[in-house]
Amino acid sequence: MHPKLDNRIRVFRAEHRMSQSDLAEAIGVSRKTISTIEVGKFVPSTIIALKIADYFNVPVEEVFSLIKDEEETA
Amino acid sequence: MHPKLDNRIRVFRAEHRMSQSDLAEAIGVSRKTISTIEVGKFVPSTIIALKIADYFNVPVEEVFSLIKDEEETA
DNA sequence: CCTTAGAGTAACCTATAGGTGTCATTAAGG
DNA sequence: CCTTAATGACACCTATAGGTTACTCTAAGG
Repeated sequence: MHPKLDNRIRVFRAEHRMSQSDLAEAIGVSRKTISTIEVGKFVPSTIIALKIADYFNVPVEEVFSLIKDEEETA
Repeated sequence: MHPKLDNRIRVFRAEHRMSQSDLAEAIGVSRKTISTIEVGKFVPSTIIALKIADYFNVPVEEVFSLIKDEEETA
């Protein structure tokens, strides 16, 4: 029903040379939250999306993007 | 703990002259979801935030923004 | 070899997102 | 006046976000 959600968190982490724990601490969530979001296990709340994007100083759209159905099955 | 979330959905709806039902239908959620998000009753998922922003052709940050603690208590 | 850091995952739990339906209120129109 | 559209709000329900703790595995270093 809902499209899937792609994320580039690990890329931004790599650029900033920080671990999942570092980012988790920086934005005030658990490491598990960062890990499971990265792996795509669940869709984060808008607050977390804004915090992550804000932390990396990029728009939300650069971190998270909707995967259209065609792309999903591609 | 988490900052609050501000939204300008009703402003964008006004500009596009559409009702909550119209928007709900357009992005594939219930009217109640739009209504409760607008009123600030809960924080939507990143997927819904992206869909709404995408629908109005603006970045997520123009529709949703974090309310910092100082602003909250102001 | 051992230790440590980084990451994935699993079980478990609680809070809440988001669906349903229904009702009350308001504004606009016949 | 009655009807209809738009919105807010309620009860109720299910799925899942996101927390904790702990285990596993890998890579890097001593």
